[in-house]
Formats: sequence, structure tokens, C-alpha cells
Amino acid sequence: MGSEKNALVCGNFIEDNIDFDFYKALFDPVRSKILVYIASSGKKSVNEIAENFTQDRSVISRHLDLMNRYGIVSKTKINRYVFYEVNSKFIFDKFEETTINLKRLMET
Amino acid sequence: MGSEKNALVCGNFIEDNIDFDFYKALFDPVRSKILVYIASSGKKSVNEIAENFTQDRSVISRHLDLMNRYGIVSKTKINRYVFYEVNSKFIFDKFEETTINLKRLMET
DNA sequence: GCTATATGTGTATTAGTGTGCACTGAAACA
DNA sequence: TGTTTCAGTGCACACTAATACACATATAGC
Repeated sequence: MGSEKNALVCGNFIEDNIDFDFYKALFDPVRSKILVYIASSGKKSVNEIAENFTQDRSVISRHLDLMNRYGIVSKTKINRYVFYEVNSKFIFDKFEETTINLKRLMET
Repeated sequence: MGSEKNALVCGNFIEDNIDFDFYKALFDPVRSKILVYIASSGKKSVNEIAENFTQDRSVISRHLDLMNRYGIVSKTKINRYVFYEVNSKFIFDKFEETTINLKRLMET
């Protein structure tokens, strides 16, 4: 019965407390690689990022835009350039929030 | 400079500490719905689960198999029946592990 | 103004994966 | 043994999303 209660809690957790769009945007092979690149090299422009990938610049631009929409990265336009950087804090907070919700619900 | 350090840390975090396959298996619309159903109703057989979805039984079977491979659910074969249940603890531990790794790395 | 550079968008193609149907394998039971 | 039921697999199809190319937009500099 204990396990069944945990199971119930888990179901509610998934329905109510996970930001699916955020996680789907994050867990994509190319986007995660882009993220790792920006994270390790710091704030970079679209061209600088695209130079490090086989995909077309327009493709990288779309991936960056998608991640920006879900708060994974943030963009700053300076003159002709658009710089992207990783929102480490935001990503961390998402995971922490999800974990806290899970823990709270499972302990009920 | 602080934000750049956080970015670097986040990059390492993503490469080293996220189980991508696990999260990709979890963040799927149909699989998450299956998960919610099993979670709220307890251990169920494939047919019992499939009855609650529009998708064919074989499709449900495949989703269950995938989730089983990544530890999200576990299966128990009893006679002709195969019962699946949610590994709530495992899912919770994954999130907690990820959050802890992130926090530790971001505080460095 | 004109040209060059940086980025974003429209659109068609392609790759991946979810899906259903038919079939197979395994187990229970008459 | 033959039949029924439950679960998984092979395979073809459909749908979504990633991709590339061409073009549009915006800004800088001449």
C-alpha cells in the first residue's frame, strides 16, 4: 500500500508540477550540445555558436530561439549581433522546484 | 565573470550529470499519461493499461518497455500477465541527484 | 545612398518516432 | 492437443520536428 500511495503521488506530481515544454526543449541532442558550448565558452553570438556545429546557421538560430522562449538561455542584441548566454540559475531552479515538489508529495 | 563561471559549471553539469535518456523517456506526452494512470491506479497489466488509452495495445506495450528500460517503471511477469508499476522512488532520486549536482557545482 | 555583415523567416525535404495491423510466442485451460 | 488469452515483434504508414537553402530584415560602414 505504501508503494501505491507513492505511485499516486507521483502521478499528480507529473500532471501538476512538471514544466513539460521546458524539459522537452532542454532534452534535445542538438540543443543540449549548443547549451554546453555556450556554457563552457560564455556569452556568444549566433555566428560564433554556429561555426562550432555542422548544422546551418539558421538551424542554430531556431534552436537558440526555442531555448530562449523557454528561459533556458537569454539573448542580448548589441548592434547587429545577438548574444546568447545560459540561464544556469533558471535551469537549476526548475530542477530544484521539481525535486522539492516531488519530495514534499512523496513524504505526505 | 560570475555568470560566466555559472555558465561553465552548467555546461559540465549537463554533460556529466544528466541522464538524458531517462529524461527523454519521461517527458513524452503519451508515456507521461501512462505513467499517471499506473501511478494513480497501482500495479496494472498491459491490457488493463491499454484499455484506458486510444492507442493500440502494442503501442502501449512499447511505451511501457521503453520506460522499463530507463527505470521509470518496473515489470513483473505473473503467469500470462505482465504487470507494470511506477518506480516513484527512482524518479524522485534522479531529480534529487540532478538538483544536488547542480547546486554543488553552482556553489563552487 | 549602396554594400557588406549578422540574424531571422518561408518553405520544401528529410529523419526520427509514434502508430496500427497482422503475426508470433507464451501460458492457461478444456 | 486444440483453443483461448495475454504480451511482444515486424513492418508499413503518418505525423512531427530537424534541417538546408533561398530570401528578408536590420544594422554598420563606406
